[in-house]
Amino acid sequence: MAQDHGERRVVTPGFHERVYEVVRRVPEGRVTTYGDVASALGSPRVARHVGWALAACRADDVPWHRVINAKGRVSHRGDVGRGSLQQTLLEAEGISFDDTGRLDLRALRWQHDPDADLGN
DNA sequence: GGTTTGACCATAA
DNA sequence: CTTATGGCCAAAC
Repeated sequence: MAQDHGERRVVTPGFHERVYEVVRRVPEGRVTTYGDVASALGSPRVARHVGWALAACRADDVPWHRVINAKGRVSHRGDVGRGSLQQTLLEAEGISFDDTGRLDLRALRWQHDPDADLGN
């Protein structure tokens, strides 16, 4: 198909940095989902890229461990060591996990607030 | 520059 | 509850 006009494209190239920006704004003791981050970027369909971006993220300012899946569970595809580390980091922030490795998304789920950017 | 992949999500069975 | 399938689109090969 022909090239998009730009405004049609739901995600911008190099959207990695946007993912990092949103994740950086996740407060301590709070978590968010890949879909929420993707939605904050303008496209809930790109949830996969959010996780992929975090997988490639090596920045220490990005609390990637505060990003989980919509099931309230830590995601690990092929590397369970990461999930173990993630749970440890979250517990250090005061987040408790269930026996099934899940947490209370109902209370801990955080969304990107556009007003926060204006008022800082 | 086409193919594969990937830390997902929603739906169905 | 779990497992399976389709879809979505950018980055890596």
